[in-house]
Amino acid sequence: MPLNLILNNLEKHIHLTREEQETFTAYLQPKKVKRKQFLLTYGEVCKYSAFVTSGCLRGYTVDKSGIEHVLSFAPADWWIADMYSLISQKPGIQNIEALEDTDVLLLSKANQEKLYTQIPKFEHFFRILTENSLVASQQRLIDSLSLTAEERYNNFCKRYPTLIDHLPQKQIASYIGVTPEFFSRMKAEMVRKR
Amino acid sequence: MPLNLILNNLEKHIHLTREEQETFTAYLQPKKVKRKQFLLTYGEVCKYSAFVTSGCLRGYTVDKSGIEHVLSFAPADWWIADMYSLISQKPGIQNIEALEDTDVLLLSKANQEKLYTQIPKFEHFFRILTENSLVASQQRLIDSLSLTAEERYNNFCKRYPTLIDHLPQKQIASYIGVTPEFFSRMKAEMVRKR
DNA sequence: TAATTTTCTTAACCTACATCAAGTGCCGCC
DNA sequence: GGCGGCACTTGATGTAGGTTAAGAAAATTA
Repeated sequence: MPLNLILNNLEKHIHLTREEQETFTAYLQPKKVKRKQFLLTYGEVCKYSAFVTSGCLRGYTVDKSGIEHVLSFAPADWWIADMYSLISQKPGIQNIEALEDTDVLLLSKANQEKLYTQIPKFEHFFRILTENSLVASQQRLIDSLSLTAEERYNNFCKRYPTLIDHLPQKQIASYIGVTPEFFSRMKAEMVRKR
Repeated sequence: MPLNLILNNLEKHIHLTREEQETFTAYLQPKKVKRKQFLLTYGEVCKYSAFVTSGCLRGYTVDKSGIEHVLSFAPADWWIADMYSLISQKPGIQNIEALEDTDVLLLSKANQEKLYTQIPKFEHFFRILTENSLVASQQRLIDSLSLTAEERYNNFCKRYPTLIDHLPQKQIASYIGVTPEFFSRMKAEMVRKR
């Protein structure tokens, strides 16, 4: 299992000794999720934070009329979880599905909490990770309140340039908050305009 | 300055010794913000987290067509800041304004970071605070993607029952993401229906 | 209390995006 | 290598909520 990726990811915010690295990696649990399979489904209690080492996941909710809303994409080097469920340990509201064959490293909530007490640097790391997620989430809320679909799409292209090509466009439509039909029309319109 | 409120707020997640309480309170800076005055304005770098001891603040952004979008209300016992700016120390995107005469306790970013190293419990506290904000922000995003204005309004009533009465309704309209005109119509319609 | 500003309401009309429906192209699978 | 399904497109029509405008009511200020 490619531990370098996750250790480098930590290194962005905290520095660990050799020994601490070993404590940490011993807590991880590798797992493979095949395309179209689920790491977590609606109603299940989320027991793990997942770090993607290869492939790509998507987290989404399904509303009462059956429409899917993508909350996040997690390509390699990203963390993902149903935070609501992970924190409260109540049944979750997200499905986390593999868009392609994906490898993840799982860190259980219990182990994560052990890390907080054994190696306080982890509390620091996850505080920063959570802060960054909060800022991203707030920005997305602002965008959804104040931008048109087209502007949101342009933002998406800037922020996730690598995802654009190899993601089915209905997933992008769902992320920016429009139907696949409207998204298709919008793209055609954008080409026409230039 | 009413320190009890903020100490009780901390006590929800961490327990401090008498001495730690004193270290903490020494870092706080009380401030009064009169109705319609600003604690922070667009373009300014956010240097403080603010804890409201009485009154009420609102944080909002203004989009390019001049429309205000309320991101959060902060009545007594709430924390507020422009997280994007506080973290990055870049010019912020929020205005934070007093809806009525308000008392806050300011904790500077520098002092907050001192607390993280001097008393690690604070890192724990703010991690949890941030996690809860993240969940709330995600839920609001989901709501804005999948609920009608009427449903969002009902949610708002449930979540902030105390705010409803003494908040001008255009602020509520802005929070749930509709114009004051539509909000007014919607309310009339809701009365008609029952 | 009067004057002024701000908030709220109501009405006519408008637009971004959704829905429904039908057709085309393509990719994975037996 | 053919076929069943899924992704994408295009068109007609529907709708939630926006815009503009103008007056009524409420709250601040003088």
